Amino acid sequence: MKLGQATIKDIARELNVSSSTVSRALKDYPGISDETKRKVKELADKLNYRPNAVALSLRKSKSFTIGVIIPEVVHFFFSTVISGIEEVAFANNYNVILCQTNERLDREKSSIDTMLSNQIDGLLVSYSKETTDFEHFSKLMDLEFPIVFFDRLPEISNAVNVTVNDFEGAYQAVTHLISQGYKKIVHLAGPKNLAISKKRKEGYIQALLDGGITPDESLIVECAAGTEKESFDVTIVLFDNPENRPDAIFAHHDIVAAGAMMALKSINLRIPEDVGLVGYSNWQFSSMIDPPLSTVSQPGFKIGETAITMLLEMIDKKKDYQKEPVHVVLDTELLIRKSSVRL
Amino acid sequence: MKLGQATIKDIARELNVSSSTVSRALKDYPGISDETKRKVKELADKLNYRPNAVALSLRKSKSFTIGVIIPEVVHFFFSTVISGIEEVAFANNYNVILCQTNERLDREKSSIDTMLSNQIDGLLVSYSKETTDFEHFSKLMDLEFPIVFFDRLPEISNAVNVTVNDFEGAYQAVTHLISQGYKKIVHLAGPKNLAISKKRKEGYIQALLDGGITPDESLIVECAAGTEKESFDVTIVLFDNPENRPDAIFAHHDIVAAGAMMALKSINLRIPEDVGLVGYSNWQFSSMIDPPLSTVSQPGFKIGETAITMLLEMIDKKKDYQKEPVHVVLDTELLIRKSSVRL
DNA sequence: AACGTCGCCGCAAACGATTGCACAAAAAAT
DNA sequence: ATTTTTTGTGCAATCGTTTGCGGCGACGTT
Repeated sequence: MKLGQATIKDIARELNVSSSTVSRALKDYPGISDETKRKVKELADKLNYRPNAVALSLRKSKSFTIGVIIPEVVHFFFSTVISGIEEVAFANNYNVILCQTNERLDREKSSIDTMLSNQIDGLLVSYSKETTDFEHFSKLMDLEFPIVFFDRLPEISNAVNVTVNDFEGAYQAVTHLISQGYKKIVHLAGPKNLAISKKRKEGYIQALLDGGITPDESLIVECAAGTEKESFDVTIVLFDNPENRPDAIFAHHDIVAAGAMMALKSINLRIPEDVGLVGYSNWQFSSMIDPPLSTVSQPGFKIGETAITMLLEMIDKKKDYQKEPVHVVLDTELLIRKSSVRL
Repeated sequence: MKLGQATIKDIARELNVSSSTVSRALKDYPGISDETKRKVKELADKLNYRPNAVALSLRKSKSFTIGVIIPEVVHFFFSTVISGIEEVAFANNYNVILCQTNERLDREKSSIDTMLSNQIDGLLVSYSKETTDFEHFSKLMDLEFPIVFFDRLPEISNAVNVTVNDFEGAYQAVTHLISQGYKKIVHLAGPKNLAISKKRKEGYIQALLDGGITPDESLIVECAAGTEKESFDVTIVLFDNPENRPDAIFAHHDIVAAGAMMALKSINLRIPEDVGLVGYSNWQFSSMIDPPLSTVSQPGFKIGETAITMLLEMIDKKKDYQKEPVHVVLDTELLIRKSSVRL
């Protein structure tokens, strides 16, 4: 071995005992004399012995490793989730192996394959935008392989999910806009196939209804790409004509909101006086732009913590969530900043 | 096995051949009849056989896994680095196992321990702020264990490093400000003890000298915390008095720049007309604020790519960088946006 | 007919650790 | 003094895969 890492055999040879004895001595098995235990432990210490986790995995078919599949690490939201996952994993002596799909289904599949061949004990998944067929997940779940989905819900009946209350988050945001006197509220929506987009749209609609405003389909525009440029263009189209102009925007995403903000400024509309604006996800920049952007904050860290905690319970068979599937819904928080306050 | 994953033995049993034959057939070894190969491959396909990577690791003492140690995932810069690492790793069939230290030395050490016992093939490290003694790294390097450091340089003579040219980045930024006619340029500096802060400050000073401006110590203020609030306050103090007011700011960090921007606005100074502003790191928000912030972009993705590429070369013994240590310095890029352009 | 060659394949050890079982020696019970 | 129990340890198989070595039958050559 390159590292010259000491093995049980090394200790055994040196001490003229068998590997079995060393193994047992190290783990304080009964039936090993105190004398032997002492000697073994001393030498192990001296040689800086560390059990070979790979050999252990093979023997026990348990790797103390969990796989995490996310679309993109660079998303602030996902990085906070990872952070939460990492914390709990570390505290429980689990390793985290990471794969980003870049929103591509083929990478999702092949990542899962290599993770499985690495004998991961469980999987934490936020699937890619391309994923519409969930068989590669449900097949595993049928074999009782532990999976917890977060943020994006799969269409699998007995899936274990951790999400955020997107409906409520959107509802609160739009209700807030209404309470500020905005009446004609645009929704820049997310990709149709993502459940979160649907939920946010539903929350938007319900808030309108409860606020006595009739939803208008022409005010709901899908910004599927989620780039600034896209929403910039969309916003220009919506607001360019002074006749019957909308007076607020609820964006499904802060980046989208940022694009909209730039568009509004470019056509000399004031925020929040002329147009109110609320985003989603509380990206790092949202408090720093001018005006600071009101937004719905998702508890990324907590999502990560919750998801892995449940996964570990499944792995340890403490809970069998897949028998009575659980969907944990965490609360969002509406952060009211300047962009939506005009009263 | 929970997953009922087919093994070579299963295939062997089914086909009444030995495991060796199956193994060889799958890898197209010479000396196996085409007929057998065909049958083996067919069955392997049918059973959806995937080699057990753990067994392979044990056998070959090579795990195709590399460990990444970073202070915090949530930093935008680090997440881009990870993204770069992930890409190259994936392309080379390597796995990435991730540990964040949260800037703590004990976690750094224990993470390395568990990674080593997982037989990682190499290590990519950006060490914690608490790390001042590098023996836990140099010990490994003495055993020829492949390590590449990025962003933060250790005090180890034969270390392999990948960093960014902080001096040059600062130099370009300040030279740009001078070329725009700004003459009294403040530097909001980083913590004195970080090498990167020093480099940036040196670049700032050299640019002034080369631009025919005498550096003025009173214009260099340390913003050690790096928060918006801190730089807001500092900026107010510096710019509040109209007499002999500075006319530009070079901030060591975009967040610091953002705080300064808000301060300037709050005292009705126009950017870039009255005050020019350049930040550092190209945070995601910098292009979205108003005015868009000029900044020095650090190629995080490329740092990640470069570091892991070198690491893989070391692992594959193609290069022995540790014999003739290499320090790759990547160029920054000055992104000129509105906040610093008045000509 | 005897021998060499070649194609095709199996045996068994190895990687490092665990563990059921057996076994020897020492201690205790009869 | 013999049997039983206890104490401490070792053997060997196992996890899944690879690989050096050797074997065996079929063929070709003299």
